[in-house]
Amino acid sequence: MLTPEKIVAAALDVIEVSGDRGLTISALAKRLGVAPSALYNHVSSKRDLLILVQDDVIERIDYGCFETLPWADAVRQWARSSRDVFATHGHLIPIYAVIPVTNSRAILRMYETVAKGFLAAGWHEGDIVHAIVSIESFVLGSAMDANAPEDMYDIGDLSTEFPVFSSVVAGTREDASGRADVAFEIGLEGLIAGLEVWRSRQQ
Amino acid sequence: MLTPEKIVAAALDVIEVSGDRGLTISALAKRLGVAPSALYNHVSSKRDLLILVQDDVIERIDYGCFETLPWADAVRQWARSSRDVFATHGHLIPIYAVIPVTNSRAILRMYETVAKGFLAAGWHEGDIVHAIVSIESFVLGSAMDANAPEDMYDIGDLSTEFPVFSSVVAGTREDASGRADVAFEIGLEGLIAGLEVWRSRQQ
DNA sequence: ACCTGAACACCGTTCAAGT
DNA sequence: ACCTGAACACCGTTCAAGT
Repeated sequence: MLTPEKIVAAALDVIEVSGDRGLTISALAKRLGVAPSALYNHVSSKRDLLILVQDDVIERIDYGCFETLPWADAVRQWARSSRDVFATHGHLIPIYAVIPVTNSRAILRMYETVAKGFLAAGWHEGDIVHAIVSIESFVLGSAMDANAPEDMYDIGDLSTEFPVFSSVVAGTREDASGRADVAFEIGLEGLIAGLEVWRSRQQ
Repeated sequence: MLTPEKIVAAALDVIEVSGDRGLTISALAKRLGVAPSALYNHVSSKRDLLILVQDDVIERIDYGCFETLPWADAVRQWARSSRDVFATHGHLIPIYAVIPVTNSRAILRMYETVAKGFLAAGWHEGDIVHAIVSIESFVLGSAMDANAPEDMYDIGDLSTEFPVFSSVVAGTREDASGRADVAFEIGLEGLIAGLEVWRSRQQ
């Protein structure tokens, strides 16, 4: 007998073996030893399936830090964790970005804790959603960037045609963690600092 | 006779009429009055087609501001323009985020100008790519958010279960431009200010 | 060189038929 | 209530055949 739990577990297996794009209804059915049409007794559409998967995946994000750490540290840890989770589940990004929160208790649990953290740090109620959304926008964009090839900005033959950018790319500071990680950390520190400045101006 | 220009123009027509998801090979072929297979004489894959479309769309982004405005103003204008363009062409986001820049002269032209602007503002060569990527990550994430429903954060029946977030949503400051725009502007100002602070610490 | 038309291997989804 | 098997309307893509 199929259950939501088994379906989600199998879906995650399929993703782990075949990647994001390998998660199809028939691949999932095969993994479960069942006909594709059988799935529609438990799930009304593929979008519905992805929401189930998402609910499971969201729970791997570390947001408990908002109950233990100061605001900036909590934001940093939450953002890093979110970005990691979405980088390994890029297919969920387009859904997560536009799904009404009512559809997912997992998301609401997260936001409940995050919102408390913002309030405890002295944020005005009216600004919190906007601040959260801006952080998440950066996180989701960065998660996509994390899947870009390491040499994404290598210019090849066209370096004489674009000398300035070419030289900037050649001189790009790197460290062991890789280009995307450096960009993420720089942007994250900037955003956190900037939000803190912005907040203090709001008083 | 089909030409790349005609194909791109027709693709943009199809998108305008049928939306992002309406751009299929057969829809495009029908619009051009040609068999679907004919397109493969001019384009090697759908991905290839989307790169052609992207090249056209990138040129609508305003990056000339880097030649006329101070750094912070130029970044602000460039980011706003980019976000608008990608919000109306969301299907290009997953490609743009991971495509090696060598594949697109339009992108390289943009980066050439942007890089010059950063250098003129005194940025170190080694930091520029990272700063650009962080801005673009925020822009792409925000472009996805711009397509979210306006009531994305309305909680409905579950407000007693998540009282804090519920109250935060209810108290969210809004103005005529809408939720996503406010979040974008707040994050953008934060990111710009934060990058400026971060840069001055690098000296 | 470029286009047609048929074919292929896939999608997600529906639905009558069985148990 | 749940599953099967056949069918449907779509994808992107290939390729022999025509001009």
